[in-house]
Amino acid sequence: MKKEIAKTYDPSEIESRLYKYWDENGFFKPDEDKSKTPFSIVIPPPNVTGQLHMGHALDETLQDILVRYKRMQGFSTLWVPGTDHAGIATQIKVEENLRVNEGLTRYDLGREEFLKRVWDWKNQYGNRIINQLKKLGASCDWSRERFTMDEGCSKAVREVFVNLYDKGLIYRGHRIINWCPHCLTALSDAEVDYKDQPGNFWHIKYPIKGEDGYVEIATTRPETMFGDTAVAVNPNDENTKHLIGKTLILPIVGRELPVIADDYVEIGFGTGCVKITPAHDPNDFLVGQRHDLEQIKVMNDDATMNANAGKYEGMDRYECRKALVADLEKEGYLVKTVPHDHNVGVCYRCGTTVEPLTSDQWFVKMKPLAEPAIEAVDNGSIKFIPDRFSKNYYNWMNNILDWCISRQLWWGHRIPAFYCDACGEMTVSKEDITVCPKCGAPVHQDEDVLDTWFSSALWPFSVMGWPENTEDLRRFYPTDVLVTGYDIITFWVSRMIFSGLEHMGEKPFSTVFIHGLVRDAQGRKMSKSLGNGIDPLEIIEKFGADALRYALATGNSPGNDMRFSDEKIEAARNFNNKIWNASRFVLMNLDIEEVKLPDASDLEIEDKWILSLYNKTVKEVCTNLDNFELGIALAKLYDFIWDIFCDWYIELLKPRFNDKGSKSNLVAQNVITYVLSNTLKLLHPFMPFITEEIWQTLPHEGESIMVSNYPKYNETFNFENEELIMDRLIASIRAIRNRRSEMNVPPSKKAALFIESSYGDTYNEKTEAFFVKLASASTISYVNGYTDENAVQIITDSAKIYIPLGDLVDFEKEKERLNKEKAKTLSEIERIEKKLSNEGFVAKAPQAVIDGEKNKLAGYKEILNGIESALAKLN
RNA sequence: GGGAGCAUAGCUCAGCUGGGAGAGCAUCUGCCUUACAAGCAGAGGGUCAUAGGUUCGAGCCCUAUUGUUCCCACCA
Repeated sequence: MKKEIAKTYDPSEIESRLYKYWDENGFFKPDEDKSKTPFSIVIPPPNVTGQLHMGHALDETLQDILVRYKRMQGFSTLWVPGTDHAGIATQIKVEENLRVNEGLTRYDLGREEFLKRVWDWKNQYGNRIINQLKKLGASCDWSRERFTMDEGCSKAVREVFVNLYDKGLIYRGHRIINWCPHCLTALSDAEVDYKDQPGNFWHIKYPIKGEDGYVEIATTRPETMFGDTAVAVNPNDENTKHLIGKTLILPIVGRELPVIADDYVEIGFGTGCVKITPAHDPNDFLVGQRHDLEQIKVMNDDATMNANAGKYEGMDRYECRKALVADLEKEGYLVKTVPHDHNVGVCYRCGTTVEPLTSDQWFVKMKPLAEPAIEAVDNGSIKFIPDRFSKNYYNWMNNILDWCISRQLWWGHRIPAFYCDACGEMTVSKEDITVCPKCGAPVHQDEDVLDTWFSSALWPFSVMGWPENTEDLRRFYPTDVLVTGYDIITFWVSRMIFSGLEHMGEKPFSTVFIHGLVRDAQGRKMSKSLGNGIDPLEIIEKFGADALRYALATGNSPGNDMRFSDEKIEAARNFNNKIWNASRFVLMNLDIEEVKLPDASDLEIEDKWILSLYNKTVKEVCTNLDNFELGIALAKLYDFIWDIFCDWYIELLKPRFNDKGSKSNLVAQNVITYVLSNTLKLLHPFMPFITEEIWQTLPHEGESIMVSNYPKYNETFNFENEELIMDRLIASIRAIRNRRSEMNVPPSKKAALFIESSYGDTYNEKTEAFFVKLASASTISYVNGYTDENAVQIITDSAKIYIPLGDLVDFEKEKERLNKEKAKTLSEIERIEKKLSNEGFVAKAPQAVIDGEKNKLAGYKEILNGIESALAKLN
């Protein structure tokens, strides 16, 4: 019974139907068979309120390719999906929403009510991105979906916090931090963007106590002078070292400042004297620590001046700057104002200039955690692909500073520290407590929440149920591969590594597979402000998920950015169409119910040839996939399917398909179906939907291609001799087509072929059909010498072929062409002979290379002979 | 300032451990050949950024230079 598939490929109907089928049959879940080797991946959790963008699409596509490949190879495969609560990003979104729709701030609602709103928002939009992942075909185990703020993950966070605290690796410290006066939150270094802004150096006189002179100080931020507690000079600076130990008077304020010596001051930059404001500058803070200086805060959290600024109290920092500079000038302290562009830190969310402030914050002591994390990469236990990213990793880990983990946000894991006002005791606890364990008085919990990365750092084991000792944890931890972009190696990858090593005693993953960014057609980053983002969902709707996946995976090499363009997606769509139509053709010619690969003795030459090439493809694709060369693997499949299978094998089989009922026809049916359905398997990890749809229509065993066995290299499919013969035939067919095309002979004009060749295994009755079908031959004769002057002469390395096209031939042109070919051949011969007569080459090159050159030489000599005798005939 | 990447056909990019330069798109020519015109058959097009070096042999390895992109740190 003949099966048919629709004439046009309709991805949307097929994709939703198949995804449902896979899901309902539990194919996404790991095989329960305990004898199978586990393979696991955890998803880099996208922001819970986010929308799928091209970066996700690429990330998930690469993961799905690996997961589907391993699953088909017989691993018990688990891909854990989930989402991240994304502290700042989500909170800002909800606040924005609140402001626009209700004109309220989070303070108007209060903490509890506000958090309720965030959870509402999360519940409303959290599934959006998950559903979008499904549209891509992601084969995650949805029954294991996690969220960084769900109960289990929260438990893991608390466990880790308390453990680290007990080990002395978490501490509370008075530190300088980046503060956003708009968001009213501390920002991690990574959350600060730097922007060039025009500004000034204000040169200010600081009078020397007891002397007439003054010291000139240049500053870009005069308003911080109320917090000055010293002036520093470099002890090796001849121009300024005499000042060390003297006392200066702070203008306007009148406070006394010591002149101290510190290497931090760069000789030759500015005036050589630096005012030190420990409470408002990170470097000054460090200088202050070295010299035990007082910290004087001069601003409030919203960047207005506080009481330490005297009469400027209450002014905004910039207002104050203006007024202060005016006053300094009036009183003669201002020497000059020099324009100076400088880089200022701005909040990555709202763009407000950040204010370095001292504040009570929680920190993770990084040095002891970094050491084993460096070691794990050093000794190869964790591998980066491509390897160069380990350099980035080392660079960061070796220069690591303590990690500020507290955030002045409401949305996130609240810090499990409880304070007792009565006795002053602080308790860090895994469980919520209401009374002080020491004095029994009521306690209140720390207001701050943890940095989002604190919970993401635990992701590889928190999703598997840690701190419980679960079966998943025992079976699937450590995971095998982590797939992510290079942009979060430091924030996330490195933190997962030290967290896994510290809390699990084992690395979180063996391989970190890094990909680049997806850029637009002009190579720009896709961004909202540019409006150049391409929506993967629109692409899926228009071209199908398989086309999107193909476009993202092909030509993509690890760690490198890629451009996404209309041309690329169109090429992908065309490839889909090609596969679809080739399969349609096969189905049209199929009347077998099941596939049985015929005995080798029944196979015809082209059958052996296609099996041989298919087999090579299997080997290469597997090797590429094992080495994470996904783009290369896909390109090889593309070439095999389009150039070999469609353009040659299908065409070669057409005569046999017309010969209904013959044995040859039956063999052809079996071979082509075997090759097609196995090629679909090879392709399935990349393009899951179209391959499943076709595979289901072809004779097959099993419920789904996604749980079928991935093809394996098979020695018995190596037919080297048939490959050689087919190479010769293809070369000859191409040479004929080429010549006919040059002479503008249309395919409809059939012509007799006279073949002179010593390769009886190549040119014989069997292969005549190829020339008839593919080289517009009418009849084929085998000759030993040919004298018709009206023939075009075609020389290949296996035959001389004569085509009597007398009325169409310009013999002068023919001669010219043959002479050109002769010259080319001669130069090739010369080149190879020179190489072979090079003693160094013969002595040192591998034998295989030398043999290869010799074979080529023989081929060229054969061609040369042919050309010469052809020329002789023309003369 | 520290670190890394990239520079190959008109465009976008592959090129795995060094062994006669590839793909897609674009261009040109000829084909509605009964799977596919989203297709078929053919063609043109490259001193592999520059200069040295290692090697029998370099797109690939080493050094320098130029251009370009990114990451980290920071500019009192």
